[in-house]
Amino acid sequence: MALELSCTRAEADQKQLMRCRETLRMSSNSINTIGKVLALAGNETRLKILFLLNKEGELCPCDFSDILEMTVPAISQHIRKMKDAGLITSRREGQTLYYSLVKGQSEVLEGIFSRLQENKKVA
Amino acid sequence: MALELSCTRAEADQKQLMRCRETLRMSSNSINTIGKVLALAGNETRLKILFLLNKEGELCPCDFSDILEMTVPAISQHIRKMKDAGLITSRREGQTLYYSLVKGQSEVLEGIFSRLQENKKVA
DNA sequence: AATTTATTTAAGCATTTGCTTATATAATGA
DNA sequence: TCATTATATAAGCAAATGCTTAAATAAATT
Repeated sequence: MALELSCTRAEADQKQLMRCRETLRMSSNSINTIGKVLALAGNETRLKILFLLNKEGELCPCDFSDILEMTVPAISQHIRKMKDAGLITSRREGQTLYYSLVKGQSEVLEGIFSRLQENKKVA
Repeated sequence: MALELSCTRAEADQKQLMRCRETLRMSSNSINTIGKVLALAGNETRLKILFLLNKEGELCPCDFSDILEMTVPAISQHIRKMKDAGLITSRREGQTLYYSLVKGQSEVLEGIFSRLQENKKVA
């Protein structure tokens, strides 16, 4: 795309635009990190998995398969994304892999859980 | 898919599975609502737009186009999704449409903004 | 060792997403 | 009224997403 100014309106406040760019530049790391967490939690299946892990402590893929009525591979692929992002971790017990939240990993998530727990009407 | 039990391990706790299903059923409304907000905020461009609106009060599509270095139609389409979801609203002044956050619409978002503002390393 | 069970990984595919360009709408000003 | 400006909408398309089924690992059991 052309990168020239797209807007020539008289009220356009160049200082504001520069300040906004600077704001984004300053926060780019956290925007990026939080954006990834939000993208993961923004899928209903994954949000349910995270919510249940928060409530129950640990669960295995086949538990989720039963609870969410989805195939095990479908669950496993969601789990992988969250594990890759460092949101969850696993512990093996025989053939079973128990997944749990990595504690203190995301305060954003914790805020979300408390809202879900309270079952608020508003997001 | 087949809906029979996917896991036959001895430790599978049927009470826990039923409790989890019930938990989800109880929270299904908030899971749905919050999930939609997270899906919207989980896009980096939209997260930036929301973050800037929170900081600056109101901005127009061409401001965002300048700041984010994206075409106006691309911005406009992101804005539409958030407006449809009731997260933002608009005010016309001549040819210019000023967008702003619908206050008190999402405490989840407000939690995210405060973390972005503080520029935390962790999400 | 062979079979069963729990899980992961891979390949394939339909749907969704997010851009692009072109066109439409709305308000302003000459 | 006609051109300009700000924005929205539509159509098209490439990339990403989320499932499916099939095959691969890994541990336990026979």
